[in-house]
Amino acid sequence: MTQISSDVIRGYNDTMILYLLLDEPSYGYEISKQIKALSDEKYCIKETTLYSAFTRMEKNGYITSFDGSNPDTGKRRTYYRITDAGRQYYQQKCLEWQVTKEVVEQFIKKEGEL
Amino acid sequence: MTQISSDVIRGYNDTMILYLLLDEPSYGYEISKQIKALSDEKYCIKETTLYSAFTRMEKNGYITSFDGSNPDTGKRRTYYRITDAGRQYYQQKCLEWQVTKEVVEQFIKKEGEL
DNA sequence: TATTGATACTACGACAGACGTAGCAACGTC
DNA sequence: GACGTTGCTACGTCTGTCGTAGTATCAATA
Repeated sequence: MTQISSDVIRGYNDTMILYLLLDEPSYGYEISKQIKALSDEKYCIKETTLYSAFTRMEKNGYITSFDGSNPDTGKRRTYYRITDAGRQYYQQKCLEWQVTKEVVEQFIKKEGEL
Repeated sequence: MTQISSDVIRGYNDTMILYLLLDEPSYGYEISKQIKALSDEKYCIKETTLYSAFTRMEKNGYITSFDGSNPDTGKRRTYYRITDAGRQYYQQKCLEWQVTKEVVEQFIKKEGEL
């Protein structure tokens, strides 16, 4: 199974995380699971990468955090919610992706051409 | 005009350069022109990025350099030629790109969906 | 009951690629 | 003779990724 090295995706980790926050707030562990599942196990974001993305995006105003810990059990959990600025950023990255894809493909040979 | 930020392309700069070396040796200035042209002006690789890529790829054995200076005028020019290892690496990156593209697109909404 | 595995996160430091700035040198042209 | 193009090097900074490690709760299992 081809595993994707993250340097390839660099620049789209934030986008992927925001995508998973579009409909409802979520938290680190779940997002990492969802990325793995949605990518068909081809991409597993590293914990440190994920949490540092949260920090960065919160600082940039793309997400806000709130406490979702269980007061009974004492289990910690930090949820993140996408902001309007985050939605805008996400949309912009989606448009950018279309351009990027076209550009990169100018330099890529398909299997038949190799 | 949407200009691509290079963090997006990070991980594919080497691939783009190798693509332009597939058929014949070339040198820095020409490659930078070709990238700009082939990308329809949407991506301009920075000089420092380009030349450090050359150094790195030569160290990795993906390209070799030879002197193409003009002995009459004294004008310097360093050509680079792709190696077999470089071709192999390029092919591998092409396959990887197909996977990467599919993965990223799981997290991207098209214009109609936004 | 002790250990392991899953859940949920933080801290710290290293590394690599991109890039800003600067400089050098030859040439053409205006 | 100043400017733009060609062609390249040196140096240092920044950012995102990631390795390593540590903390804490809970469920299952041996």
